[in-house]
Amino acid sequence: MTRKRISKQLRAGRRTVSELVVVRLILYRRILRDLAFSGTRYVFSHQLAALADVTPEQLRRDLMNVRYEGSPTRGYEVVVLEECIGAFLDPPSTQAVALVGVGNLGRALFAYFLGRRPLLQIVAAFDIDPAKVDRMINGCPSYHISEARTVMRERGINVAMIAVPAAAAQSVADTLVEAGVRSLLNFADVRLRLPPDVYVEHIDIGVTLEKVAFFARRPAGVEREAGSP
Amino acid sequence: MTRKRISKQLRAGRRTVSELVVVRLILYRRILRDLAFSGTRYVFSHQLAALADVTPEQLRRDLMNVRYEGSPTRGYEVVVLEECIGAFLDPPSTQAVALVGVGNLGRALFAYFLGRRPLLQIVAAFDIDPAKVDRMINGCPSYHISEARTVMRERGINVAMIAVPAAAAQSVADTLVEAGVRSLLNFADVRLRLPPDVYVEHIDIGVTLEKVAFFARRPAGVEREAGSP
DNA sequence: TGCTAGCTGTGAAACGCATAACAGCGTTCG
DNA sequence: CGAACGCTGTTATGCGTTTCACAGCTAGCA
Ligand SMILES: NC(=O)c1ccc[n+]([C@@H]2O[C@H](COP(=O)([O-])OP(=O)(O)OC[C@H]3O[C@@H](n4cnc5c(N)ncnc54)[C@H](O)[C@@H]3O)[C@@H](O)[C@H]2O)c1
Ligand SMILES: NC(=O)c1ccc[n+]([C@@H]2O[C@H](COP(=O)([O-])OP(=O)(O)OC[C@H]3O[C@@H](n4cnc5c(N)ncnc54)[C@H](O)[C@@H]3O)[C@@H](O)[C@H]2O)c1
Repeated sequence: MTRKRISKQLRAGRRTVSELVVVRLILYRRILRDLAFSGTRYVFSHQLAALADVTPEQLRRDLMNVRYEGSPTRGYEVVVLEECIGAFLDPPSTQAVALVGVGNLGRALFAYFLGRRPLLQIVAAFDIDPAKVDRMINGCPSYHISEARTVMRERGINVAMIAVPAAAAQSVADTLVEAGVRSLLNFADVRLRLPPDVYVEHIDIGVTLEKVAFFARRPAGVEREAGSP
Repeated sequence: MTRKRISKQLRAGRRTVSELVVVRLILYRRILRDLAFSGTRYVFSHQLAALADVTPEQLRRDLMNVRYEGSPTRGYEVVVLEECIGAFLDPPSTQAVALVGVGNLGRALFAYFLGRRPLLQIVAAFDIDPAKVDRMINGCPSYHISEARTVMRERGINVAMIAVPAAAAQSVADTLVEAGVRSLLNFADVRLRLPPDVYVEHIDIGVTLEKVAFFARRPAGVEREAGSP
């Protein structure tokens, strides 16, 4: 097979991409950014794979989804590969995100996303506590949850993070779906029941810590590292 | 095959359990607790499965790892099943956890774990900032990171959460391993490189949000919900 | 200029996990 | 009192992902 071919997979565009592949691509891109920042020009699959903690084959296979090919002698050009992955992951411009629940976790999330990830910005916060609404939090307006529908539609927000107590999470999620949200990141320790066209991701820290604690007392054997994202 | 058999899998004890199974068992147990709290006595596999957002077959298969069998007519006795899962997941008594990095996220984690999960307690915090050490935080002593080795060994802590800036995470992890930690839960957005007998779990919130944002603009098709824990 | 070395891209096999399918059994209802 | 139903435990099947293996290519070097 000649080298100037374009595999069916590639031709198919991003047709069907596994969630796992998406997560790893995001991870690769972040590592590539770091590499570019530190002045690295080229990187081989085995180097990048080591940094991402995957096998080189896995990395190369993942990269088949991206419109870029490395050189057998130099490897991948860091900035070009980063851009190609970016083109694939495709934040069309900047994507607006809402945060519901400005408590301990919510404020920490604000601090975390402040500055980094310019393409993903928290542009609205919601809470039910009168003391926390109608003011600015880290340069972002905070509204009462009852305004969610209006604000979300006006600002075209279709991604939201939920950081409210478990008891309130389902109702908040319903409200957000009503407001037109496409996908959710839920930190509350309840499994949300939502229409199938809404994408939901749970980050369940309690469960994860229990898992970690469980494997702390294993008879020494399982040494897999699992990416939770 | 008679009903009073004990499958090889069961006989083998917890020999080989997939991480995925462990996570789901933890999830089932939490749901069972809620059910017990709300006064439910019996539950069928399809009900519990719906609450956990898995298929009934999956649930029953997972329960094969636990020494308990439900009745075809009543289903599973909630409290008994909860106990059996607990016996399997096996927090021998109470398990001590350390938290490194008392910043925004660290404090939120303190608030979160306070009270709940009595078998999993944060008994020591570490930081490098003099202003944050040598005092009590939520009833838990805070030490300078240089004391980690001593304190961890003295208190027999072998599980730790890392909530320090990415730049410091690897060095902190190395210190903790040196102090005898068995498994880690890392919140910093760097992939840690550690000896293979140390179990590491990454909660990478930035990557996860990017993933969620990515699937917010899908052509409507993928409606899978993936448990990140 | 021909050869070796080492990397990439990718078809094909292997593996693990989830889903489907089935046997046993207690209850219920004809 | 028997038979049909519905649920459990378990075995078998299928699918998606990872791993293996190799062909093609490019530079470097004799
Ligand atoms: N703090 C953590 O580190 C942590 C870790 C894992 C999971 N969580 C989960 O995240 C959630 C929030 O945790 P937290 O520590 O920030 O709690 P918190 O009590 O500090 O904050 C919750 C916030 O949600 C607001 N709220 C309550 N009901 C609401 C509603 N119906 N609509 C809008 N806002 C509402 C409250 O006013 C409050 O500001 C909880 O479900 C918790 O289980 C927290
Ligand atoms: N805040 C969030 O919601 C959030 C979300 C996802 C990930 N994270 C990650 O969690 C980590 C912490 O986030 P944060 O917002 O709490 O940051 P932060 O700056 O508020 O807190 C970091 C803490 O770590 C301490 N620290 C620094 N170097 C240390 C060392 N060598 N040993 C011990 N302690 C040290 C600092 O003194 C500070 O108290 C970061 O890596 C961040 O990327 C945070």
